[in-house]
Amino acid sequence: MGQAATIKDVAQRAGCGVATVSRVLNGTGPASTKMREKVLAAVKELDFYFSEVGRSLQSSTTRTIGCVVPSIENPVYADAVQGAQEVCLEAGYQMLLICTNYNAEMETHAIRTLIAKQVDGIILTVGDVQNSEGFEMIRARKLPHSLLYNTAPEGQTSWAVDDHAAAVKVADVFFANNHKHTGFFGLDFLSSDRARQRFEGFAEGCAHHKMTPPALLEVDDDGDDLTLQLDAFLKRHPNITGLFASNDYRALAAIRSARQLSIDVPGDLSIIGFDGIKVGQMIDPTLATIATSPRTLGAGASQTILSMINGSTPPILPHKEQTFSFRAGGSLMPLAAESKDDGKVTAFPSSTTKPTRLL
Amino acid sequence: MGQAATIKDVAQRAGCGVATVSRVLNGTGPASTKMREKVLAAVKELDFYFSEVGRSLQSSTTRTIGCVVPSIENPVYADAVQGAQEVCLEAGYQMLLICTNYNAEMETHAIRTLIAKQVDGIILTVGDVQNSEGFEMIRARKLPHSLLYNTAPEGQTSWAVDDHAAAVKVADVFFANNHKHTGFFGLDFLSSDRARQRFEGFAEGCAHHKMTPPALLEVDDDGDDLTLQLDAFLKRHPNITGLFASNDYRALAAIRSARQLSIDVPGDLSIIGFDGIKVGQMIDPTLATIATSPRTLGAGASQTILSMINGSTPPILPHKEQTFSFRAGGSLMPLAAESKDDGKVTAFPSSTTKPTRLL
DNA sequence: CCTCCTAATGGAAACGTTTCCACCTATATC
DNA sequence: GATATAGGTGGAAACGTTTCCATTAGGAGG
Repeated sequence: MGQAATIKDVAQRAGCGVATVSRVLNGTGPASTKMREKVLAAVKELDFYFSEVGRSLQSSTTRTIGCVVPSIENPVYADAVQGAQEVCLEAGYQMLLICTNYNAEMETHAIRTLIAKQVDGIILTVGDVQNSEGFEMIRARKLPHSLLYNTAPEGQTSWAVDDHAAAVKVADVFFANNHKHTGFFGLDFLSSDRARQRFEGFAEGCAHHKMTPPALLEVDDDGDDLTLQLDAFLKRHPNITGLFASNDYRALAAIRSARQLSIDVPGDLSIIGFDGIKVGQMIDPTLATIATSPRTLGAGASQTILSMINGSTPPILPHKEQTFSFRAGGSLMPLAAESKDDGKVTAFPSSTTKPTRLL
Repeated sequence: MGQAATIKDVAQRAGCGVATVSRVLNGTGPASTKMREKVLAAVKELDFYFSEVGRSLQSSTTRTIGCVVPSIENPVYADAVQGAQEVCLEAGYQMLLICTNYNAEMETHAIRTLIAKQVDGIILTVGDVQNSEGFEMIRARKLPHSLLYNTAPEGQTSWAVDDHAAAVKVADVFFANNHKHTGFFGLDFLSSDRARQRFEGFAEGCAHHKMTPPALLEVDDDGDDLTLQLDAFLKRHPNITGLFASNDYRALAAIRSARQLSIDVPGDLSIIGFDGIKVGQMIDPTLATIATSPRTLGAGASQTILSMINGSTPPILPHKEQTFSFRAGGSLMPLAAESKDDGKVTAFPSSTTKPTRLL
């Protein structure tokens, strides 16, 4: 049982030509009952499977799609990848996964590799779409592709959360709850256009409501010294009452650090996260956040690619405002109104903003 | 720019035979400086890449390894996959990922697919090793493989946490903290040999310390009615003071439900989880748990496979006790000793049980 | 000038499929 | 009984590589 059996072995054993075997097994073209049986028997005996490699060479199609994401340790991408993978599998495609660790060089290398592997399409999240060598290569080759979590340049299809609009929404929420002085807590600003857009949207939203521009707390590490940095930050900006974290993990870390500093969340400081990861609702206080649906985005990206491949009609992209929804939580508390006093500020029940359907 | 350039196109453009192109580009065999330059120029002009498909057919090797896990929505598997993927990439291999959603049929189908795709090796987590059609197929074909998170049958290599020993350890810890009446909180017992082993180990450990056998709280869903079930469970077993959850998510869910029932954790009920996910340390109280290192396991599995493929020496499997370590946390509180009163029961600083090195 | 050796090169087979085309054999039709 | 027709069938080319082998050219040594 050294090497796997090939179609030739089957043909020999069944006493026919390879063409007949192919026809029988693929159900293409005619075959007598006798031959069919003999072939099937030979297949059984030899435990034969078609080699996809040979097939791919002949059909110049690999039934494989590539997926490039920063890291699946981040549950947002993990969920998206899983969603994408399921759709692929359903359609008989397999997924080649490469994680780039938020590294631009890796991105390029990954995409190069996938092109060499002749994948039929690529789903990708890059650090900066406007400036991505790999993405350019894909476009130049006209390879079916869909961006994931990157807002697309003109004419490109992309399955992404509208970070900008979502961040504006966060500003709206802070405003509606009478928070006037806020901060934005991010990490690694330059390498991700997403973080940038979240900050910009937030700043814009604050400006629109004539709130003070958000103070920026930028750290290089989520680790323990965050507590010190947060402390210094809050001392520098003593009137901050609301903090927008660039993702839920960061929000959780902020809550932990606040606790260590004996700062009450949400009593002294309200916190809003981004992503809507599962654990956000399991902790106390529950995390107010921008809820997104990574699975849906991933699945959508797959469907887009599959439709590009087989020429069917592509799925409709969700409206930008449908890619996220604000989810209330215990980490956000309304502040007593200073001057004006409308009823808005009291409670923020989760039923008010029910999750938007994505598809 | 219809089809991608092939080696023939390059040869034609460079005015030489395909063999020369191959030699130049692969650095195998001699070539004159003149030819080398011409070939390189042609490659640049045509933007040529080797087709891995053609290569695979010729070399009967795909430089691809398959990975089959239940779900990467579970961060334990996500981390393991990522670790495995990194090692593969480093070695110039790519990873084909299939998630089976804890479904035995999917497992078989996934493995069949990977075999047809001619992967050079497979990393896999199955529901039940003793009874896995897919795993049998792999063994029959003598395909390089490594189990991940499944304890291996005789002679098989496997990168897994020793669930049984870890569960015994949990019993030890409960005992050392004077908890005599405990429960085990699991889900979907039958489909996973891992959950089973955790329960058995725990029961065994309890028996060894002459504690009451653990009561079993089995639910079919992590959702909201967990609270009701937990309530009923604790009413049925009023003297339970310690609960061992089959994984950290479950532990978190239990804490949340306890809070809803006004049961103080750890004052009224101590909880220990399993896995050591990141958020366990970000919440309050921090989660006492069995800490594992999924990344390391995944990376190890990859290394094992790579060594099988190229015949180098395989990495040493960690000792069973090195695959996990108990991590203390605020969700576990020592109980006042009833009869005997040794000093053991007071605090349980995390430094006492320092994480074991895995590699 | 002839021979020998080495370096450079190209042709062709092989890898495992699919598919086109040609062939053969019955059976039906005249 | 000859001819058309259809259903079965096998041979061979093609897909893009690598590599063995044969060939050529060119220089060194006699």
